[in-house]
Amino acid sequence: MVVDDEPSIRDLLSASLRFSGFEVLTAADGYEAVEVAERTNPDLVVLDVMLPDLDGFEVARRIGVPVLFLTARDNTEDKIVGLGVGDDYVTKPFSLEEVQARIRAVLRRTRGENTPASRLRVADLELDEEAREVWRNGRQVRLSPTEYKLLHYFMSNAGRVLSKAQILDHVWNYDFGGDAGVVESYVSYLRRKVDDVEPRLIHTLRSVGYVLREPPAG
Amino acid sequence: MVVDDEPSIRDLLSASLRFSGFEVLTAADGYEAVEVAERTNPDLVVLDVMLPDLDGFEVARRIGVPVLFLTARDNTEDKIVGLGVGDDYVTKPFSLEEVQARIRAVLRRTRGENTPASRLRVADLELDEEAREVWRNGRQVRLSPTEYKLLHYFMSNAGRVLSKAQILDHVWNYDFGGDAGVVESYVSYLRRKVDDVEPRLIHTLRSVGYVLREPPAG
DNA sequence: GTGAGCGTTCAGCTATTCCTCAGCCTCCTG
DNA sequence: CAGGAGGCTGAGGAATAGCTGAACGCTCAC
Repeated sequence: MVVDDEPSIRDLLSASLRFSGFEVLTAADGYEAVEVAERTNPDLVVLDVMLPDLDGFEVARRIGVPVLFLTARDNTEDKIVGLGVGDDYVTKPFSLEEVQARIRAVLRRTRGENTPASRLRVADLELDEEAREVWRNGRQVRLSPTEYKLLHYFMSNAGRVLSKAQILDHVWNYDFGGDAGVVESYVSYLRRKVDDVEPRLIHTLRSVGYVLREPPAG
Repeated sequence: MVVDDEPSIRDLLSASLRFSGFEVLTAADGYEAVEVAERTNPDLVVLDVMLPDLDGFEVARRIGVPVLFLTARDNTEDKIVGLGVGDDYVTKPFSLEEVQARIRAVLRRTRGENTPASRLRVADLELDEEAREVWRNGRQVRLSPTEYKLLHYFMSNAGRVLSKAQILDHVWNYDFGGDAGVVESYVSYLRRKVDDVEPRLIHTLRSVGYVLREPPAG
Protein backbone atom coordinates (compact mmCIF):
# COMPACT_ATOMS: atom_id res chain seq x y z
CA MET A 1 0.00 0.00 0.00
CA VAL A 2 1.22 3.49 -0.89
CA VAL A 3 0.21 6.41 1.33
CA ASP A 4 1.04 9.96 0.33
CA ASP A 5 -1.07 13.08 -0.01
CA GLU A 6 0.72 14.25 -3.16
CA PRO A 7 -0.91 12.56 -6.14
CA SER A 8 2.25 12.77 -8.22
CA ILE A 9 4.25 10.76 -5.69
CA ARG A 10 1.41 8.31 -5.23
CA ASP A 11 1.13 7.70 -8.96
CA LEU A 12 4.85 7.51 -9.50
CA LEU A 13 5.25 4.86 -6.84
CA SER A 14 2.18 2.82 -7.55
CA ALA A 15 2.88 2.70 -11.30
CA SER A 16 6.47 1.68 -10.73
CA LEU A 17 5.52 -0.98 -8.20
CA ARG A 18 2.74 -2.38 -10.32
CA PHE A 19 5.12 -2.62 -13.23
CA SER A 20 7.44 -4.66 -11.02
CA GLY A 21 4.65 -7.09 -10.26
CA PHE A 22 3.36 -5.82 -6.93
CA GLU A 23 -0.31 -5.47 -6.18
CA VAL A 24 -0.79 -1.89 -5.05
CA LEU A 25 -3.47 -0.03 -3.12
CA THR A 26 -3.21 3.66 -2.34
CA ALA A 27 -4.42 6.09 0.28
CA ALA A 28 -4.17 9.88 0.41
CA ASP A 29 -4.31 10.50 4.15
CA GLY A 30 -3.93 8.84 7.51
CA TYR A 31 -7.49 7.82 8.25
CA GLU A 32 -7.97 6.35 4.81
CA ALA A 33 -4.68 4.47 5.26
CA VAL A 34 -5.78 2.95 8.55
CA GLU A 35 -9.15 2.03 7.13
CA VAL A 36 -7.78 0.41 3.96
CA ALA A 37 -5.01 -1.37 5.86
CA GLU A 38 -7.44 -2.89 8.33
CA ARG A 39 -9.64 -4.10 5.54
CA THR A 40 -6.94 -5.51 3.25
CA ASN A 41 -4.02 -6.30 5.53
CA PRO A 42 -1.22 -5.40 3.12
CA ASP A 43 2.24 -6.98 3.29
CA LEU A 44 3.89 -3.59 3.53
CA VAL A 45 3.00 0.09 3.63
CA VAL A 46 5.02 2.86 1.97
CA LEU A 47 4.08 5.76 4.19
CA ASP A 48 4.79 9.46 4.00
CA VAL A 49 5.65 10.77 7.46
CA MET A 50 4.04 14.12 6.74
CA LEU A 51 0.31 13.61 6.22
CA PRO A 52 -2.43 16.24 6.42
CA ASP A 53 -4.34 14.55 9.22
CA LEU A 54 -2.60 11.83 11.18
CA ASP A 55 1.13 11.68 11.79
CA GLY A 56 2.83 8.91 9.81
CA PHE A 57 4.14 7.32 12.99
CA GLU A 58 0.67 7.27 14.45
CA VAL A 59 -0.61 5.54 11.32
CA ALA A 60 2.19 3.00 11.52
CA ARG A 61 1.38 2.27 15.14
CA ARG A 62 -2.28 1.74 14.36
CA ILE A 63 -1.98 -0.52 11.36
CA GLY A 64 0.81 -2.72 12.67
CA VAL A 65 2.30 -3.96 9.42
CA PRO A 66 5.84 -3.41 8.12
CA VAL A 67 6.44 0.16 7.03
CA LEU A 68 8.79 1.95 4.70
CA PHE A 69 8.69 5.62 5.68
CA LEU A 70 9.08 8.47 3.23
CA THR A 71 10.57 11.58 4.77
CA ALA A 72 11.92 14.92 3.62
CA ARG A 73 15.66 15.32 3.75
CA ASP A 74 15.37 18.53 5.74
CA ASN A 75 15.79 19.09 9.45
CA THR A 76 13.72 16.07 10.43
CA GLU A 77 15.90 13.54 8.68
CA ASP A 78 17.48 12.29 11.84
CA LYS A 79 14.21 12.25 13.73
CA ILE A 80 13.42 8.88 12.21
CA VAL A 81 14.25 6.87 15.28
CA GLY A 82 12.05 4.36 16.94
CA LEU A 83 11.33 2.52 13.74
CA GLY A 84 9.70 -0.80 14.39
CA VAL A 85 11.74 -3.90 13.84
CA GLY A 86 12.33 -4.44 10.15
CA ASP A 87 10.99 -1.03 9.18
CA ASP A 88 13.11 1.38 7.21
CA TYR A 89 12.92 4.80 5.65
CA VAL A 90 13.84 6.62 2.44
CA THR A 91 14.34 10.36 2.11
CA LYS A 92 12.59 12.45 -0.51
CA PRO A 93 13.45 13.03 -3.21
CA PHE A 94 14.14 9.36 -3.81
CA SER A 95 14.88 7.22 -6.82
CA LEU A 96 12.63 4.33 -7.75
CA GLU A 97 15.56 1.93 -7.55
CA GLU A 98 16.16 3.05 -4.00
CA VAL A 99 12.57 2.57 -2.94
CA GLN A 100 12.25 -0.82 -4.52
CA ALA A 101 15.50 -2.00 -2.98
CA ARG A 102 14.30 -0.92 0.46
CA ILE A 103 10.91 -2.52 -0.03
CA ARG A 104 12.48 -5.82 -0.91
CA ALA A 105 14.82 -5.56 2.05
CA VAL A 106 11.96 -4.93 4.47
CA LEU A 107 9.93 -7.79 3.05
CA ARG A 108 12.93 -10.07 3.23
CA ARG A 109 13.50 -9.13 6.85
CA THR A 110 9.91 -9.38 8.03
CA ARG A 111 8.90 -12.41 6.05
CA GLY A 112 11.54 -14.48 7.79
CA GLU A 113 14.54 -16.38 6.60
CA ASN A 114 12.83 -18.45 3.94
CA THR A 115 13.51 -15.80 1.33
CA PRO A 116 16.08 -17.03 -1.14
CA ALA A 117 19.41 -15.30 -1.25
CA SER A 118 18.95 -12.52 -3.75
CA ARG A 119 21.72 -12.80 -6.24
CA LEU A 120 21.63 -11.47 -9.76
CA ARG A 121 23.88 -13.00 -12.37
CA VAL A 122 24.67 -12.30 -16.03
CA ALA A 123 27.55 -14.32 -17.45
CA ASP A 124 30.40 -13.98 -14.96
CA LEU A 125 29.01 -10.77 -13.52
CA GLU A 126 27.33 -11.27 -10.17
CA LEU A 127 25.56 -8.96 -7.77
CA ASP A 128 24.55 -9.85 -4.22
CA GLU A 129 21.75 -7.59 -3.07
CA GLU A 130 22.04 -8.48 0.58
CA ALA A 131 25.75 -7.95 0.91
CA ARG A 132 25.72 -5.22 -1.72
CA GLU A 133 28.69 -6.86 -3.35
CA VAL A 134 29.56 -7.10 -7.04
CA TRP A 135 31.85 -9.62 -8.64
CA ARG A 136 33.20 -9.81 -12.16
CA ASN A 137 35.26 -12.70 -13.34
CA GLY A 138 35.75 -13.91 -9.75
CA ARG A 139 37.10 -10.56 -8.65
CA GLN A 140 35.22 -8.27 -6.28
CA VAL A 141 34.55 -4.73 -7.52
CA ARG A 142 33.94 -1.66 -5.40
CA LEU A 143 31.11 0.57 -6.63
CA SER A 144 29.85 3.94 -5.46
CA PRO A 145 26.16 4.13 -4.51
CA THR A 146 25.06 5.49 -7.87
CA GLU A 147 27.20 3.04 -9.79
CA TYR A 148 25.65 0.24 -7.76
CA LYS A 149 22.10 1.43 -8.35
CA LEU A 150 22.73 1.75 -12.07
CA LEU A 151 24.25 -1.72 -12.35
CA HIS A 152 21.43 -3.14 -10.31
CA TYR A 153 18.92 -1.59 -12.67
CA PHE A 154 20.78 -3.00 -15.65
CA MET A 155 20.99 -6.45 -14.16
CA SER A 156 17.38 -6.66 -13.10
CA ASN A 157 16.50 -5.72 -16.67
CA ALA A 158 19.13 -7.81 -18.38
CA GLY A 159 18.39 -8.33 -22.05
CA ARG A 160 15.98 -5.40 -22.15
CA VAL A 161 16.92 -2.23 -23.99
CA LEU A 162 16.82 0.78 -21.68
CA SER A 163 16.69 4.35 -22.91
CA LYS A 164 18.65 7.02 -21.11
CA ALA A 165 15.37 8.62 -20.11
CA GLN A 166 14.20 5.38 -18.54
CA ILE A 167 17.48 5.02 -16.71
CA LEU A 168 17.27 8.58 -15.49
CA ASP A 169 13.74 7.99 -14.24
CA HIS A 170 14.63 4.89 -12.27
CA VAL A 171 18.12 5.40 -11.00
CA TRP A 172 18.20 9.13 -10.34
CA ASN A 173 16.02 11.05 -7.89
CA TYR A 174 12.71 12.16 -9.32
CA ASP A 175 13.65 15.81 -8.98
CA PHE A 176 16.93 15.49 -10.84
CA GLY A 177 17.18 18.46 -13.14
CA GLY A 178 20.25 17.65 -15.21
CA ASP A 179 20.41 16.01 -18.59
CA ALA A 180 21.13 12.50 -19.72
CA GLY A 181 24.84 13.17 -20.03
CA VAL A 182 25.26 11.93 -16.52
CA VAL A 183 24.04 8.51 -17.60
CA GLU A 184 26.82 8.34 -20.15
CA SER A 185 29.32 9.21 -17.46
CA TYR A 186 28.13 6.49 -15.15
CA VAL A 187 27.94 3.92 -17.92
CA SER A 188 31.52 4.81 -18.63
CA TYR A 189 32.43 4.29 -14.95
CA LEU A 190 30.68 0.94 -14.91
CA ARG A 191 32.40 -0.22 -18.06
CA ARG A 192 35.76 0.57 -16.58
CA LYS A 193 34.97 -1.21 -13.34
CA VAL A 194 32.90 -4.24 -14.29
CA ASP A 195 33.04 -4.52 -18.06
CA ASP A 196 36.73 -4.36 -18.84
CA VAL A 197 37.01 -8.05 -19.76
CA GLU A 198 35.45 -10.28 -22.40
CA PRO A 199 32.67 -10.92 -22.95
CA ARG A 200 31.47 -7.32 -23.00
CA LEU A 201 28.06 -7.08 -21.38
CA ILE A 202 27.05 -3.42 -21.63
CA HIS A 203 26.20 -2.53 -25.21
CA THR A 204 25.34 0.84 -26.68
CA LEU A 205 22.45 1.08 -29.08
CA ARG A 206 23.12 4.32 -30.80
CA SER A 207 20.32 6.87 -30.34
CA VAL A 208 18.22 4.22 -28.58
CA GLY A 209 19.84 3.37 -25.28
CA TYR A 210 21.80 0.63 -23.60
CA VAL A 211 21.35 -3.04 -22.97
CA LEU A 212 23.15 -5.39 -20.64
CA ARG A 213 23.33 -8.91 -21.99
CA GLU A 214 25.61 -11.72 -22.83
CA PRO A 215 26.54 -11.50 -26.50
CA PRO A 216 25.29 -14.42 -28.56
CA ALA A 217 27.76 -17.22 -29.15
CA GLY A 218 28.15 -16.40 -32.82
CA MET B 1 5.27 -14.39 26.30
CA VAL B 2 5.28 -10.59 26.37
CA VAL B 3 3.02 -8.81 28.87
CA ASP B 4 2.66 -5.04 28.75
CA ASP B 5 -0.36 -2.78 28.58
CA GLU B 6 1.27 -0.35 26.14
CA PRO B 7 0.71 -1.65 22.60
CA SER B 8 3.86 0.04 21.28
CA ILE B 9 6.09 -1.78 23.76
CA ARG B 10 4.29 -5.02 23.16
CA ASP B 11 4.68 -4.75 19.40
CA LEU B 12 8.27 -3.62 19.60
CA LEU B 13 9.26 -6.57 21.76
CA SER B 14 7.22 -9.22 20.04
CA ALA B 15 8.35 -8.19 16.57
CA SER B 16 11.97 -8.11 17.63
CA LEU B 17 11.76 -11.49 19.36
CA ARG B 18 9.93 -13.10 16.49
CA PHE B 19 12.55 -11.84 14.14
CA SER B 20 15.17 -13.50 16.31
CA GLY B 21 13.38 -16.81 16.01
CA PHE B 22 11.31 -16.92 19.20
CA GLU B 23 7.68 -17.94 19.23
CA VAL B 24 5.84 -15.11 20.95
CA LEU B 25 2.44 -14.73 22.60
CA THR B 26 1.30 -11.46 24.10
CA ALA B 27 -1.04 -10.27 26.83
CA ALA B 28 -2.17 -6.77 27.69
CA ASP B 29 -3.01 -7.16 31.37
CA GLY B 30 -2.51 -9.39 34.37
CA TYR B 31 -5.55 -11.64 34.15
CA GLU B 32 -5.00 -12.27 30.47
CA ALA B 33 -1.35 -13.05 31.23
CA VAL B 34 -2.25 -15.62 33.88
CA GLU B 35 -4.85 -17.16 31.63
CA VAL B 36 -2.60 -17.44 28.59
CA ALA B 37 0.35 -18.66 30.64
CA GLU B 38 -1.68 -21.42 32.21
CA ARG B 39 -2.92 -22.52 28.86
CA THR B 40 0.36 -22.41 26.95
CA ASN B 41 3.05 -22.79 29.58
CA PRO B 42 5.65 -20.48 27.99
CA ASP B 43 9.39 -20.89 28.53
CA LEU B 44 9.69 -17.35 29.78
CA VAL B 45 7.55 -14.28 30.43
CA VAL B 46 8.66 -10.71 29.80
CA LEU B 47 6.48 -8.91 32.30
CA ASP B 48 5.82 -5.26 32.95
CA VAL B 49 5.68 -4.64 36.69
CA MET B 50 3.08 -1.90 36.30
CA LEU B 51 -0.12 -3.39 34.92
CA PRO B 52 -3.60 -1.88 35.02
CA ASP B 53 -5.18 -4.70 36.99
CA LEU B 54 -2.91 -7.16 38.72
CA ASP B 55 0.50 -6.24 40.05
CA GLY B 56 3.34 -7.76 38.04
CA PHE B 57 4.65 -9.50 41.14
CA GLU B 58 1.29 -11.11 41.70
CA VAL B 59 1.22 -12.32 38.10
CA ALA B 60 4.69 -13.78 38.44
CA ARG B 61 3.68 -15.59 41.64
CA ARG B 62 0.64 -17.11 39.98
CA ILE B 63 2.12 -18.34 36.73
CA GLY B 64 5.32 -19.81 38.11
CA VAL B 65 7.54 -19.71 35.03
CA PRO B 66 10.80 -17.81 34.57
CA VAL B 67 10.21 -14.06 34.46
CA LEU B 68 12.08 -11.09 33.08
CA PHE B 69 10.60 -7.96 34.62
CA LEU B 70 10.23 -4.63 32.87
CA THR B 71 10.26 -1.71 35.24
CA ALA B 72 10.73 2.03 35.39
CA ARG B 73 14.00 3.24 36.80
CA ASP B 74 12.49 4.21 40.15
CA ASN B 75 11.68 2.62 43.47
CA THR B 76 9.99 -0.43 41.97
CA GLU B 77 13.41 -1.27 40.66
CA ASP B 78 14.60 -1.52 44.26
CA LYS B 79 11.56 -3.57 45.11
CA ILE B 80 12.51 -6.24 42.60
CA VAL B 81 15.99 -6.40 44.01
CA GLY B 82 14.68 -6.42 47.57
CA LEU B 83 12.04 -9.08 47.04
CA GLY B 84 14.30 -11.34 45.08
CA VAL B 85 11.39 -12.13 42.77
CA GLY B 86 11.82 -12.76 39.10
CA ASP B 87 14.88 -14.10 37.46
CA ASP B 88 16.14 -10.79 36.17
CA TYR B 89 14.88 -7.35 35.25
CA VAL B 90 15.41 -4.59 32.70
CA THR B 91 14.57 -0.95 33.27
CA LYS B 92 12.55 1.12 30.83
CA PRO B 93 13.48 2.60 28.51
CA PHE B 94 15.50 -0.38 27.34
CA SER B 95 17.33 -1.33 24.19
CA LEU B 96 16.37 -4.43 22.24
CA GLU B 97 19.91 -5.76 22.54
CA GLU B 98 19.66 -5.47 26.30
CA VAL B 99 16.37 -7.33 26.52
CA GLN B 100 17.46 -10.10 24.24
CA ALA B 101 20.70 -10.56 26.13
CA ARG B 102 18.80 -10.86 29.41
CA ILE B 103 16.28 -13.27 27.95
CA ARG B 104 18.99 -15.56 26.69
CA ALA B 105 20.77 -15.40 30.02
CA VAL B 106 17.62 -16.35 31.93
CA LEU B 107 16.84 -19.19 29.56
CA ARG B 108 20.38 -20.44 29.81
CA ARG B 109 20.19 -20.42 33.59
CA THR B 110 16.74 -21.95 33.96
CA ARG B 111 17.07 -24.49 31.21
CA GLY B 112 20.09 -26.00 32.92
CA GLU B 113 23.65 -26.35 31.81
CA ASN B 114 22.94 -28.19 28.60
CA THR B 115 23.03 -24.90 26.70
CA PRO B 116 26.18 -24.64 24.67
CA ALA B 117 28.66 -21.99 25.63
CA SER B 118 27.57 -18.95 23.65
CA ARG B 119 30.58 -17.67 21.86
CA LEU B 120 30.47 -15.54 18.76
CA ARG B 121 33.40 -15.54 16.41
CA VAL B 122 34.33 -13.68 13.24
CA ALA B 123 37.89 -14.25 12.03
CA ASP B 124 40.11 -13.75 15.07
CA LEU B 125 37.54 -11.62 16.86
CA GLU B 126 35.73 -13.48 19.60
CA LEU B 127 32.99 -12.56 22.02
CA ASP B 128 31.93 -14.63 25.00
CA GLU B 129 28.36 -13.76 25.94
CA GLU B 130 28.51 -15.50 29.27
CA ALA B 131 31.70 -13.90 30.48
CA ARG B 132 31.01 -10.69 28.55
CA GLU B 133 34.57 -10.83 27.31
CA VAL B 134 35.96 -9.84 23.93
CA TRP B 135 39.16 -11.00 22.33
CA ARG B 136 40.90 -9.83 19.21
CA ASN B 137 43.96 -11.51 17.87
CA GLY B 138 44.43 -13.43 21.13
CA ARG B 139 44.39 -10.24 23.16
CA GLN B 140 41.55 -9.37 25.51
CA VAL B 141 39.84 -6.03 25.00
CA ARG B 142 37.92 -4.01 27.58
CA LEU B 143 34.70 -2.48 26.26
CA SER B 144 32.19 -0.10 27.82
CA PRO B 145 28.58 -1.30 28.02
CA THR B 146 27.51 0.50 24.87
CA GLU B 147 30.58 -0.59 22.96
CA TYR B 148 29.86 -4.17 23.98
CA LYS B 149 26.21 -3.99 22.93
CA LEU B 150 27.16 -2.51 19.58
CA LEU B 151 29.81 -5.13 18.92
CA HIS B 152 27.43 -7.86 19.97
CA TYR B 153 24.84 -6.57 17.55
CA PHE B 154 27.42 -6.47 14.78
CA MET B 155 28.63 -9.97 15.53
CA SER B 156 25.22 -11.55 15.74
CA ASN B 157 24.51 -10.00 12.35
CA ALA B 158 27.89 -10.65 10.79
CA GLY B 159 27.81 -10.36 7.03
CA ARG B 160 24.55 -8.42 7.06
CA VAL B 161 24.53 -4.75 6.14
CA LEU B 162 23.15 -2.64 8.99
CA SER B 163 21.95 0.93 8.56
CA LYS B 164 22.60 3.49 11.25
CA ALA B 165 18.86 3.64 11.90
CA GLN B 166 18.76 -0.09 12.47
CA ILE B 167 21.73 0.10 14.79
CA LEU B 168 20.15 2.95 16.69
CA ASP B 169 16.93 0.99 17.05
CA HIS B 170 18.58 -2.10 18.43
CA VAL B 171 21.49 -0.89 20.47
CA TRP B 172 20.18 2.37 21.89
CA ASN B 173 17.17 2.79 24.16
CA TYR B 174 13.89 3.14 22.33
CA ASP B 175 13.39 6.69 23.56
CA PHE B 176 16.79 7.92 22.41
CA GLY B 177 16.24 11.30 20.82
CA GLY B 178 19.64 12.11 19.34
CA ASP B 179 20.82 11.60 15.82
CA ALA B 180 22.85 8.91 14.16
CA GLY B 181 26.13 10.71 14.77
CA VAL B 182 26.53 8.80 17.98
CA VAL B 183 26.71 5.58 16.00
CA GLU B 184 29.67 6.95 14.08
CA SER B 185 31.38 7.79 17.34
CA TYR B 186 30.92 4.32 18.70
CA VAL B 187 31.99 2.66 15.51
CA SER B 188 35.09 4.77 15.76
CA TYR B 189 35.66 3.59 19.34
CA LEU B 190 35.17 -0.02 18.34
CA ARG B 191 37.55 0.29 15.44
CA ARG B 192 40.23 1.63 17.71
CA LYS B 193 39.71 -1.10 20.27
CA VAL B 194 38.96 -4.24 18.28
CA ASP B 195 39.64 -3.45 14.63
CA ASP B 196 43.12 -1.96 14.66
CA VAL B 197 44.75 -5.01 13.04
CA GLU B 198 44.37 -6.81 9.75
CA PRO B 199 42.07 -8.10 8.52
CA ARG B 200 39.72 -5.18 9.02
CA LEU B 201 36.28 -6.44 9.92
CA ILE B 202 34.10 -3.34 10.26
CA HIS B 203 33.43 -1.86 6.87
CA THR B 204 31.65 1.38 6.00
CA LEU B 205 29.18 1.35 3.14
CA ARG B 206 28.86 4.99 2.35
CA SER B 207 25.31 6.30 2.65
CA VAL B 208 24.09 2.78 3.41
CA GLY B 209 25.49 1.65 6.74
CA TYR B 210 28.08 -0.70 8.15
CA VAL B 211 28.84 -4.38 7.90
CA LEU B 212 31.06 -6.61 10.01
CA ARG B 213 32.61 -9.38 8.00
CA GLU B 214 35.78 -11.04 7.01
CA PRO B 215 36.92 -9.51 3.75
CA PRO B 216 36.69 -11.96 0.86
CA ALA B 217 39.85 -13.49 -0.52
CA GLY B 218 39.48 -11.76 -3.89
C1' DG C 1 33.03 15.78 47.66
C1' DT C 2 35.87 14.14 44.09
C1' DG C 3 37.60 11.70 40.35
C1' DA C 4 37.04 8.16 36.82
C1' DG C 5 34.41 6.26 33.38
C1' DC C 6 30.87 6.80 30.28
C1' DG C 7 27.53 8.75 26.92
C1' DT C 8 26.65 12.39 23.89
C1' DT C 9 27.42 16.38 21.03
C1' DC C 10 29.99 19.06 18.01
C1' DA C 11 33.16 20.96 14.73
C1' DG C 12 37.04 20.57 11.72
C1' DC C 13 39.03 17.63 8.64
C1' DT C 14 39.40 14.02 5.02
C1' DA C 15 37.94 11.15 1.51
C1' DT C 16 34.58 10.03 -1.53
C1' DT C 17 31.14 10.96 -4.68
C1' DC C 18 28.37 13.55 -7.87
C1' DC C 19 27.82 16.21 -11.73
C1' DT C 20 29.23 19.21 -15.51
C1' DC C 21 31.73 20.20 -19.35
C1' DA C 22 34.67 20.17 -23.20
C1' DG C 23 37.29 17.83 -26.45
C1' DC C 24 37.75 13.79 -28.94
C1' DC C 25 35.98 9.63 -31.08
C1' DT C 26 32.65 6.73 -33.75
C1' DC C 27 29.26 5.83 -36.66
C1' DC C 28 26.09 7.03 -40.19
C1' DT C 29 24.69 9.45 -44.21
C1' DG C 30 24.91 11.81 -48.35
C1' DC D 1 35.14 11.31 -47.89
C1' DA D 2 33.21 15.20 -45.33
C1' DG D 3 30.08 16.56 -42.00
C1' DG D 4 27.25 16.00 -38.20
C1' DA D 5 24.91 13.75 -34.51
C1' DG D 6 25.57 10.94 -30.82
C1' DG D 7 28.60 8.91 -27.54
C1' DC D 8 32.85 8.49 -24.57
C1' DT D 9 35.81 9.94 -21.00
C1' DG D 10 39.21 12.75 -18.34
C1' DA D 11 39.46 16.73 -15.47
C1' DG D 12 37.83 19.55 -11.96
C1' DG D 13 34.83 21.92 -8.64
C1' DA D 14 31.23 21.48 -5.30
C1' DA D 15 28.76 18.93 -2.14
C1' DT D 16 28.43 15.38 1.12
C1' DA D 17 29.20 11.49 4.29
C1' DG D 18 32.02 9.87 7.56
C1' DC D 19 35.92 10.06 11.02
C1' DT D 20 37.78 11.55 15.24
C1' DG D 21 39.57 14.58 18.93
C1' DA D 22 37.78 17.47 22.36
C1' DA D 23 34.49 19.13 25.55
C1' DC D 24 30.74 18.72 28.65
C1' DG D 25 27.65 16.66 31.88
C1' DC D 26 26.13 12.74 34.38
C1' DT D 27 26.50 8.82 37.38
C1' DC D 28 28.66 6.08 40.48
C1' DA D 29 32.13 4.37 43.62
C1' DC D 30 35.10 5.62 47.03
